[in-house]
Amino acid sequence: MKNASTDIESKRSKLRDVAREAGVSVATVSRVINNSPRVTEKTKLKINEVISRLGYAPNPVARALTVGRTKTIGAVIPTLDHAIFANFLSAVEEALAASKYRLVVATTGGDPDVELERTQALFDMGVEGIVLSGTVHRAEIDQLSSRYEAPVVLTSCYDERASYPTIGYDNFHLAQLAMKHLFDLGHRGICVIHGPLKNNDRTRARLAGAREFSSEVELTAIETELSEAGGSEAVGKILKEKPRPTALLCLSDVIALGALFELQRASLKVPDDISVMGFDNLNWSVHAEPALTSISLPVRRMGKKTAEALVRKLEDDVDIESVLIGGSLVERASTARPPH
Amino acid sequence: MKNASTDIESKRSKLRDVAREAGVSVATVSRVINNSPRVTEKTKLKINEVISRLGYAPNPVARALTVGRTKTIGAVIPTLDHAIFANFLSAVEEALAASKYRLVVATTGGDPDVELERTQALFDMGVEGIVLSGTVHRAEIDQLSSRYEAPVVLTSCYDERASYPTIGYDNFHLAQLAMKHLFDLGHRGICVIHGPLKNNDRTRARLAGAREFSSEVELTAIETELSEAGGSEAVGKILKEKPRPTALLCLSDVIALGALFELQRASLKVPDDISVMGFDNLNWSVHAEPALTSISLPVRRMGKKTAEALVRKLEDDVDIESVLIGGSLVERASTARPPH
DNA sequence: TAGGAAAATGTAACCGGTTACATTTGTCAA
DNA sequence: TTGACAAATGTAACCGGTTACATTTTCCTA
Repeated sequence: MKNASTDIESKRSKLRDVAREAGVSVATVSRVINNSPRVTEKTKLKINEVISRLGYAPNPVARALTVGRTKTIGAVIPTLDHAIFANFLSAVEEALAASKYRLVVATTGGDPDVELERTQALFDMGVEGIVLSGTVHRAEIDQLSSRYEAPVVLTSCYDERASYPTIGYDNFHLAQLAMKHLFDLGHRGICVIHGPLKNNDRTRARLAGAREFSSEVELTAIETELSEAGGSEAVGKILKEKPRPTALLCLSDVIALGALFELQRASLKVPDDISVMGFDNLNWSVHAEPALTSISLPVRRMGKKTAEALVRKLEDDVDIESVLIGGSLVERASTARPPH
Repeated sequence: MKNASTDIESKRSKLRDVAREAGVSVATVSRVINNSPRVTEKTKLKINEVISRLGYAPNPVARALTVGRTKTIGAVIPTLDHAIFANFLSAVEEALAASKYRLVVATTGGDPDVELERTQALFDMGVEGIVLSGTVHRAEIDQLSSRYEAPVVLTSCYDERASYPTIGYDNFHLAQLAMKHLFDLGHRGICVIHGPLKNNDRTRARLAGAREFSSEVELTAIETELSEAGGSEAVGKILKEKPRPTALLCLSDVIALGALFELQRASLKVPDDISVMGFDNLNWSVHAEPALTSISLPVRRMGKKTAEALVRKLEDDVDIESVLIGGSLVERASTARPPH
């Protein structure tokens, strides 16, 4: 246990202390710390000795104040509990770290008010840029970002008309891509299982894409919790329906996983009895039984692009352009022609 | 696109500007900002008007410098790509947010050198406390934490002898709990499938627990990637073995998921032909088919406790105590008596 | 209406670094 | 030995807030 603070007698030593102790000026010590060249090897040695003797560490906040940079980016996301966000953040963090930037995360649970509050808090702590999810946000966010003159990137979606650059997918189109796959296989009775629509423009866009695909399709939609439990539950309901759909389009892989398990439980064969399709292409989907047909969302690429765009803006003032992250259909074993 | 910086003409206005513009002193403005009581309603109004007219926002770094607090905690974890860590961080973040603290994350990919470097970077940016995973770390971490006088908490493990307080599970014991369950069901040929042991004391502890359970058990172990792919692959190998184990103890649920799928693919019935057990009790395990017997790790509780301990230390200087987060066996449908 | 306490506001030092510019020291050629 | 110039080091202002303490105003009482 090393938690007893050394209290009273030793307060953390500062640059001045080191300078005094080493018998040099603060400027020289500062130079050594930032290893600028114009210092004699001898004094450098002496100062370093004093530094380690005193256990001196520069105060990062003071430094940040003078140089005027915090090198910190804030990400405000709905949750870390879903792989898709966690993977995204993971990529953002890695790319930022490569440029010596840091990532502060804040989760909102999908509540726009919380989002605003957390964004405010991030600015309060000095982030130089912000990453948000989706296009719809409280109007006050605009004031914050312009007040702090900080760049904002909207992710997980692509929308030229948004008030900030967007780096993400065309959810509408990708849902249509999914529908087309099922349609081409011959499915005409399709049930879309999706997570909550409230405060989620991405899910909305996907659902709209599915809905507007073709009038030849008998399309039903069922909203459920965004989880395996939700998928499982939804399938439970669907199996009681009279004209049972021949295909399930799950707008998230986690929902598809729950669906898969529930169908197996009901002794229905996928894809022989019913086709199941996911959305996200999470890591496990290829290993599922049957391997899950899904829409691949290159979430790590999205994270990388997002981080890089922000860093370029901050370092070289390169304006951030919206980037369409192209998803793609990954056809695997869980979809096939409908029975009969 | 709101990315054109207003450049040259308008540099961000500061406290002094507001004071001048409002015809008051900086102290008064500062008081208004921090809504301390001793200010007339009238001047408060006037100042607030100027503030919003000038679009003034206080510089958080300057503030942090004077008050000497950043209210920021750093978490250094192997990866965000696994639910278990993401869920943990999620809980940490939420608990910190409740106390107005912020969370900076850094991932290491499990490399202790990267861990050291990232920890250094976090201290450089001014975190007041650090969360690490596991007990084994580069020795230099000690110097860092004492130099910055910052509390450190080790998580995902419980070990009184560790050099910092630990908040986590007794991995050794929990593995034995899992073994006991299988043993009591009658299993004597058990294969442990686990992720990489390198730089991972938690997995090591679990494996040791399993190994030292009983000499009556014919125990084999197979190391694989920590993923569904790894579980799938491992099962592929196991199925070729001569005396096939009657139970698989997967030291992570993700591995168990891969195993489950692979067994299904091989048309083996779980648990009739072979029992499968997981470790972590991730959200989906209850919905799996068959529902997965697993060791429940209350990862969110661990996150909450960790955050709270750090905040208490920082706010009230309450020493951080190690906390044993008790896991438990969750018996579900994937384990049963061995065949015959 | 003077006197005095309380409330409001102002002044200036300080937080802990960085850095422009000034000064000192060192080196080498004449 | 001296002068000139480069290298090393020092001085002090500054970053943008907070806050102890000083000063001014306000308001009430006698």
